[in-house]
Amino acid sequence: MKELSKAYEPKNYEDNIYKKWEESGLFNPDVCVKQRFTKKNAKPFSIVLPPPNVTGTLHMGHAAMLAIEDVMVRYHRMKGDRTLWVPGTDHAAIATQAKVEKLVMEKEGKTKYDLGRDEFLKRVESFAQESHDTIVNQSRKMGASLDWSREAYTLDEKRNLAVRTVFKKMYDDKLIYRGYRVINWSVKGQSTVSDDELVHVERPGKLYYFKYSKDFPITIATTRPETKLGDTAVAVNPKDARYKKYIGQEFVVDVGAAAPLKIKIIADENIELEFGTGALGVTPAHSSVDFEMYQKQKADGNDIGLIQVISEDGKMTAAAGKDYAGLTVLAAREKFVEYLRKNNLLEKEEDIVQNVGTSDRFGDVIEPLPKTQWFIDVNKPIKSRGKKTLKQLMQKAVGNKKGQIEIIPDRFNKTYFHWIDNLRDWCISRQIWYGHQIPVWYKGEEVFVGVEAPRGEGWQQDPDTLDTWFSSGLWTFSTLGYPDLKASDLKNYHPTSVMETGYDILFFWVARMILMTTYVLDDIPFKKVYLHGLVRDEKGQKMSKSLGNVIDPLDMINKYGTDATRLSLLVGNTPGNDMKLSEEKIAGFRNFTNKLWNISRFMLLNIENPKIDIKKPKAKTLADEWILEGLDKVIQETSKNIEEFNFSMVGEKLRDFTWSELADWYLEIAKVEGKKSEILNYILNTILKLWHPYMPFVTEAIWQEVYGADKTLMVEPWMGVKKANPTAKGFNDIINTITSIRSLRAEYKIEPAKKIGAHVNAGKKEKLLRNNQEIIKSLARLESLEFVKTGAEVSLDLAGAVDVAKEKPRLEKEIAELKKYTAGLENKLLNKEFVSNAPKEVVEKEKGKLNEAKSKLEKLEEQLNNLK
RNA sequence: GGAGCUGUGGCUCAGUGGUAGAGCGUUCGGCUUACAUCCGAAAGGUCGCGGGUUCGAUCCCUGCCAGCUCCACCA
Repeated sequence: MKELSKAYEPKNYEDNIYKKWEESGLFNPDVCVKQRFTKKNAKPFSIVLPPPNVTGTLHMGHAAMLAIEDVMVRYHRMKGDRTLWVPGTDHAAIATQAKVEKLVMEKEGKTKYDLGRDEFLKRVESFAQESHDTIVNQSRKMGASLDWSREAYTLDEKRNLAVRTVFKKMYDDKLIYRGYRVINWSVKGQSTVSDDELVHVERPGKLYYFKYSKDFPITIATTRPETKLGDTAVAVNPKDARYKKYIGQEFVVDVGAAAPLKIKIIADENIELEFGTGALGVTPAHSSVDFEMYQKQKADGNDIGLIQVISEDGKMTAAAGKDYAGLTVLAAREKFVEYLRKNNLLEKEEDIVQNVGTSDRFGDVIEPLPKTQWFIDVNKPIKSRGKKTLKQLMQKAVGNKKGQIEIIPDRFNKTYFHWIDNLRDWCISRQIWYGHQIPVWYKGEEVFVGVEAPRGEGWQQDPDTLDTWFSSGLWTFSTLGYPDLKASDLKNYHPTSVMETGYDILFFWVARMILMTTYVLDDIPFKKVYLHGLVRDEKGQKMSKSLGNVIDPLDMINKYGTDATRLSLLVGNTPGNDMKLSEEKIAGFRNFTNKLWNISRFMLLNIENPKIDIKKPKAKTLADEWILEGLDKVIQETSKNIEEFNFSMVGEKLRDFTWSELADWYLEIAKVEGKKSEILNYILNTILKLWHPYMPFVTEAIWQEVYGADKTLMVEPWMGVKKANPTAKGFNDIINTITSIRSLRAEYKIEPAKKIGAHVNAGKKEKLLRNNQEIIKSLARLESLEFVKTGAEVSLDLAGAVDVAKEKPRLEKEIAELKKYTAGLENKLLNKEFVSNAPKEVVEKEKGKLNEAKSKLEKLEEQLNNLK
């Protein structure tokens, strides 16, 4: 066997190990079955990776996602489950196109129109390909055990077929419709944007109070005077005494628009009496609220009309009048306000803070305007789904009943349901070029919707593309073989076990997957949703290029290794809460990685002939018993906590066991007790397995150094543990004793081999006493103290060197405090209410505490007597 | 305007209905032949503030203060 180097060098191992894993094919569950690492009829465990956008590189958030999912996947694979983790990337329509547009402009000074659709798409595709390659390589660097043979792309052929199939199905069910509506328009992006992609930004604004004309009876208030050129009504609350009398009347006013405006006074209950003047100028073309009023009126047989005064290029239309046509919105606003002022129509200007909707991707202010678009109707009863609407399907899918999706942490249930309650029809068409082109063809008045293009000449496909979340919504099943409903992956792995993703895309994505899956497959897409927090910098700020606070996972991997980087993202945070990450934290875990390496190195020096298959050996000493019990406990806890998504807890407990118990105590004792080959071999194998899901590289590196490069830890079976009664309790007494010796020695600056007083109550059992003596003897030697045995009591009697003057008050103080404490406990146990009301275990625990305190008190009093 | 989260030692965060834990940092002492990416010891907290429930609350309820986040068609 090769001797391990002094320090673990991740770079010497990681890439090779990953390559070996990948070549072994064992990321693929079919191969695991074929090679008999997994039973054919094993329980499935599946995760579909949230596909990163092909807009660049992976950031720490992705790294966290990969680490968390890889932990689950590796754990379940070792446990023997038929484990599948499907990788993929997302074409991220708008985001990718916007990025490439920017790049093309920077590099060539050209717009997408200069290049034309085909040429521009070629640029996007090559950019996407490059991003994809980077992302895939980074995922490998993270050690992610993804089944690359099943890799998918949201815009590849198979996914495109899934998209067309679902579109057609929804169209046939009349869930998808084409409608003329006020939509969110991004002038910069020249496309619609969905409600969810709108980001509301607070801005200082002005509220203008004015009248359309001198003899118009009602003053209205607006933040957007320029749109008033397209007003067709004034809405007031029907309960408003001030305006009641005008309801139903029509006024004709000339404000300089192309034609005089016919303003009808209408009633609407949503108008607030308190805001502004309590009257709202209705602009059906440029406000979705106003548009809804317009539709409502129209349904009631009262067409108030709609005038579009702003066009898609963000400029005023001819309908706005010759003074305004062609002006930008802002210029028109100034001009119109000036007009009002001149004609004494402007009554008041008020500074207010207003919320402006901006486009997340393009960054500009969203212009609501009317346009014919494709929508998904979320309120239409679906025959094949028991007349439930999409909204209802989404509501029914989540909860804590069997067959429902459990969201972790559960507080996001509330967020989810609230979102559904406020959900409106989803605008799915985009005027961008990169994406799934809508499978609709036109020929004159004819419309054809189909999975494949229609036969015959003269058909023109709809130029629009689909919202990127449409294809993402199909992700859990489009990656598993859909639309082939008999596909084995779909049967074997759907619904997936867990969806692990950031809480920031709960609406965008998780909800859409639930919508699509419940509708298309009449099933849930995943059994559980685990939401992780965002990775922030050490100050809690979002990491961003402009702030310059981005920690690049690759840099950290280069500097500290993958395992350390993974641990830093797994330990020290809880689900759904953001985590702050600093380089120091990663460096800390690098130290631990090295510690594990050295622990293994030491153990190997004491293992005669390392074996993979080694059963739990019998304990020969109390120390052995203690560490084996500790190991059993940590095995249990690790399994339980991974299954319950307490990833941080697992790391902490394992680290504590490995470092504080195994390395600091057991291995030290092993040095003096010696002859522990079998036990050490067993412990080594076990902790390497336990750590493998968290630190796949260093554990695999050690494993292969020890057992040969043809072996792999990755598919070694996970351990089960039978519950056992702890018998090595006495060992903790010993630890405490030694600790107090060390402490006293430090306090009194006693050199090794000098005398110092400390006692240990060895307990009552003979066997325990014998064992304790052995260990204490050993540890006394370790501590360079003189070991003295007196009757049934074991003591390390080195009293001579103790400074009585100093020690006496210390002991007295400690005794006094302890007496107070025991008195308190005794009182508590005498309290009938406590004894009868508190759970039995709690009472027992308190009794235990009391006994412990009493014996400690005895010891201290004895020490005090010895001093005297 | 609604909803949610957070507030625990200097920092980052775990945690529990029964007189508080870790890592880092700090101080002191050690190159003890697995590891100085280490070892030993120590200091350091009225668990944001007030009220309630309870035999008992840092943990449950309620109000307040502070920070953060999401949602929303106040024109």
